[in-house]
Amino acid sequence: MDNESQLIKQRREKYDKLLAMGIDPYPLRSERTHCIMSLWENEKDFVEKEQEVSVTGRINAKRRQGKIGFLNLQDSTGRVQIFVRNDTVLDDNYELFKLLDLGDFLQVDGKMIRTQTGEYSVLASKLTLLAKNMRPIPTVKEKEVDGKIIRYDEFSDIEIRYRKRYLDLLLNPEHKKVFETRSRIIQGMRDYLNKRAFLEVETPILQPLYGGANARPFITHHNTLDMDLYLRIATELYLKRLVVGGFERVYEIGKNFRNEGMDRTHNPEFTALEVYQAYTDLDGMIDITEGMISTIAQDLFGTQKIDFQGTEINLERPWRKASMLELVKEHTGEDFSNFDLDRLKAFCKAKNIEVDPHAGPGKLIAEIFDTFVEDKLIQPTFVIDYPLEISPLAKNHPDNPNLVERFEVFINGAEYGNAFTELNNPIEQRKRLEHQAKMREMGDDEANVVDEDFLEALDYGMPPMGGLGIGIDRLVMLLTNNVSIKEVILFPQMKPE
RNA sequence: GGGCCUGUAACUCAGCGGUAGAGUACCUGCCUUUUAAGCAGGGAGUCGAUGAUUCGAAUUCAUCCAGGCUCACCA
Repeated sequence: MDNESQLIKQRREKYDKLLAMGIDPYPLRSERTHCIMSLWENEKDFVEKEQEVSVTGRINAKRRQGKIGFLNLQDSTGRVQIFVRNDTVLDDNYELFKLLDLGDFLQVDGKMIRTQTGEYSVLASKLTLLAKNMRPIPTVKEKEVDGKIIRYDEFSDIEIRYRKRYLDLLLNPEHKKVFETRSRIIQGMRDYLNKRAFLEVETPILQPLYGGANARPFITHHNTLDMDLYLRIATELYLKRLVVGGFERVYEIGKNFRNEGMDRTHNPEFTALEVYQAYTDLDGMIDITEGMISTIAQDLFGTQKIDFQGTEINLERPWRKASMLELVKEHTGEDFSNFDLDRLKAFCKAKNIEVDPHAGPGKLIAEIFDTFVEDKLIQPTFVIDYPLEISPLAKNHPDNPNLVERFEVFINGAEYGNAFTELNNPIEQRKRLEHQAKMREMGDDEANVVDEDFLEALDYGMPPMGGLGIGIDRLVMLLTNNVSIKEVILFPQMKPE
């Protein structure tokens, strides 16, 4: 018998013993009068008034000492010590106490007292087992020194932390906090948009065609319809249909799926916010991006200057705006504003930038930007005036036929958002998508496909508008100071065991 | 996909050619104010997997599996 099954067998024997004692290890109900945090709001008062309290939680430490014993009881709000004496608990409760394991859920009725060493504790008069632990939880012991928690035998194996996230959350409370922050960030987005009359909507994840981004999709199959469907790579084209339909301000927060590589900034499914607002343009999207993110930071931290891996990031508005060509010039000394393909090719070759032989000047400029500029943009920067060639859904720049009204926003060298003044001319849109299809035929398997249904919707008329996408996982990484996307996704994709 | 590193008890780790170890957790005993409780005793492992070398492999070598970092690819 291996060690694990031995430990489990021991729990099983305790379970049988409990049954023999007439104790239900998994009773129907529990009762509590106080969450543990509320005991600490005025612990002296509880002691003076000898108030009866009833608390519930999980046992995470047990110290027996002859005919007395101590437990640490933890609920989601805090931790309190339970003091058990064989002469103050009811009947067979001390026998129950002896059978309790770390990980058991327990209800404790009693009064708050102060022990000889000065610790406020609940002196138990009655113990009620709420749920028996049948598989030992890994051991982690903690000691507080000068307000700092020193942890012994920390549960730190990264793989097991991701695969058995419940143990990670249980044993590493600071990781639990990351997901609480994540929830508050998403709530902050909803609050910000709802206050501005945006409507939250849901569009299909299963789509007969995919679009709205350059990416390879996941394919699945519907049996009854006997057809392949794609998991969406973006919500863009459906949200635009809704603006055609008269919803002037819509947003969606949801998962996108991209069948591409995985690394510390890419998970195959990731959460994005997309926002569409009629009768505004790129400037409106800049306003939302800056306003929303700086507001969220302020609400979370009380400041807009945050630390990310030792670098101070200042999220105070306004953020820098600079055109892609300007930035390329700033970081390479080269001016490519004439879109001279031969010069671009020569430059890429000289700098060892690998390029697709079909790439036009716009794509090359973007490649050069990625290589020389992107990771230098530490403080929030809106990079504007993108090449039309790589922006099939954005409206033409008024002054330059090679450019469109688009920005991507960069912080700490990574992209956090992407926005356009949205292309609403159906003739132009068809031309762009057909060009994409041509690129596809030439081997670009990330190029867009022609979505006739979307083009038909545009024919009916779509108002001028701005649209914005923000990668939520990466924003959470930024605001929780994490460098791996797996730390901010509860159940990140893992290879099978 | 390339490079580097890691995989030993439930957890954290040591051992790096000669009988598988420690602390915690678990079990037994003692202990009526402990808090990483303590003391004494005990049980617990296919040393990631498969091959090879060797009298002998957790240890050396090869391959594979899983993970991390990093580069490439990718938004």
